[in-house]
Amino acid sequence: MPDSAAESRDPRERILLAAGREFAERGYEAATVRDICTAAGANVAAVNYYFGDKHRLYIESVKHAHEARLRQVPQPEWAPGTPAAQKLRDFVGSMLDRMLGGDQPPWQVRLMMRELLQPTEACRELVEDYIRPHFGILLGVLDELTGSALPESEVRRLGLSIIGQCFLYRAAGDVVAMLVPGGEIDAYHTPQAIADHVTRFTLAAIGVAAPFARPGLGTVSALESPR
Amino acid sequence: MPDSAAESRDPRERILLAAGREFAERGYEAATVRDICTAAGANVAAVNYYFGDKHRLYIESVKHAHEARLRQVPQPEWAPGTPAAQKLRDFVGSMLDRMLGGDQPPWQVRLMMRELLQPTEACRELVEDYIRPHFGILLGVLDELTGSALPESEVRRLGLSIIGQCFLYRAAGDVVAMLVPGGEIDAYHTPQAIADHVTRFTLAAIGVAAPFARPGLGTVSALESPR
DNA sequence: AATCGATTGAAACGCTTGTTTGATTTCCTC
DNA sequence: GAGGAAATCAAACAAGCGTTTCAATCGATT
Repeated sequence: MPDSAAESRDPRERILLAAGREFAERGYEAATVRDICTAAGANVAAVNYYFGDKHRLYIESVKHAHEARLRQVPQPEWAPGTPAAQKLRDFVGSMLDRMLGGDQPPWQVRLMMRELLQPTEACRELVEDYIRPHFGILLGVLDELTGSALPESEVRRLGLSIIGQCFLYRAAGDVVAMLVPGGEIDAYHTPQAIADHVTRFTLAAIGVAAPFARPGLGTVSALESPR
Repeated sequence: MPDSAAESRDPRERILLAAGREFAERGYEAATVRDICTAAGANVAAVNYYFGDKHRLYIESVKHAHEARLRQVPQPEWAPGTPAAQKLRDFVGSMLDRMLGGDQPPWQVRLMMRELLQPTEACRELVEDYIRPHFGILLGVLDELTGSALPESEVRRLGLSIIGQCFLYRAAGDVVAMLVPGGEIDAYHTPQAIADHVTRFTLAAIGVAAPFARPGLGTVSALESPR
């Protein structure tokens, strides 16, 4: 058990940890206060004693997971002069590592993913404290990469394109695994390999790296870029 | 009520419909047999009479939604000679329309999305009958677009990049709306606008359309495409 | 050692859940 | 129109849920 060593002597902390894992695995409705308390080695009454009710326990456990995650995965920082393309690769790599990394994705990510997919009250806080700053960094890199030639709205769409590519593997990873032949999933769909692909794809779209295929099909003018 | 006109006189059908909506909205655990039956105008016992238990009702309702969706959104077909770039735009557009389209996304899509994000038994069937064929069409278009110059594994990754970009708006739409300034979400993030962006982004990455920004920053060689 | 608030514990509460029952109604067949 | 299977209904069931209760225990302070 990866986290059990860090299991605090403080019962409040223990419950928070067990709750996070349980909520992440089963979802809010299916997770039961009794199971959480059993896993935490606490009495059922402890939840109401420390948190009031199940709902507030949920909110707290999301915040707790989020803070723990922020602590162990600091935002990327670069030495001045680092090429923007390198920054992009680093950013995508660390995002994918955070999402898919390690042996299996930690329960904190699962829990946060649930919030993103079906937001509750805890979501806004999550976005403001965790998502938006990261997104801001990405936008900065993209702005640098495009030589500040694009309007902000366009840069944002580029950013969402990048995040979307990574997000798919995390949110719908099981389906992706079904769509890709068995052997390939290990060889071509590691966090590293995906990061390489997403980076290359994006740099090519921006025009900083070579495109995937050379034109010359005669279809170039068939669809002008909108506007 | 959009579907109420199609509400069959057959109670089995009515329950299936109400169940789909309820499961889509609340999820399996939170949806209750009583609510479903009330919405369907049926007695609680009807569920067990027609389906045995809640779990089998769920399976059936997923299949039912999936079949209904297949019926109303046929796979795209193109006249011979249609430019591949146009096909890509059509494909992306129809996928986004299916995901986000209409006034609000239909409950069938929500239900299927739940299956994708946290697969149950119904998922494999869903992938084989619904997702994989569509994915195959996309791969065909991409293969055509790249002049069959890329290995299949590479084409698949391109396909996943495209789907990921669209998927984000559907699965994490609420978060996207938080990250984008209020006015912009209506102007730049309609299904049409997103389709245009994703298509342009992809075509640029492949090298069939102009990149988003001209190079010349001196960072081109900073990160060669992997391998 | 006594005191008192903070914490824990076993048990029960009230409610909702999925499911079953058995009587009643409906609808078709002969 | 009588007979009988199919379908519907109100009511109840047992089990599980979140929550509460209140007595027992702990731990620091006096």
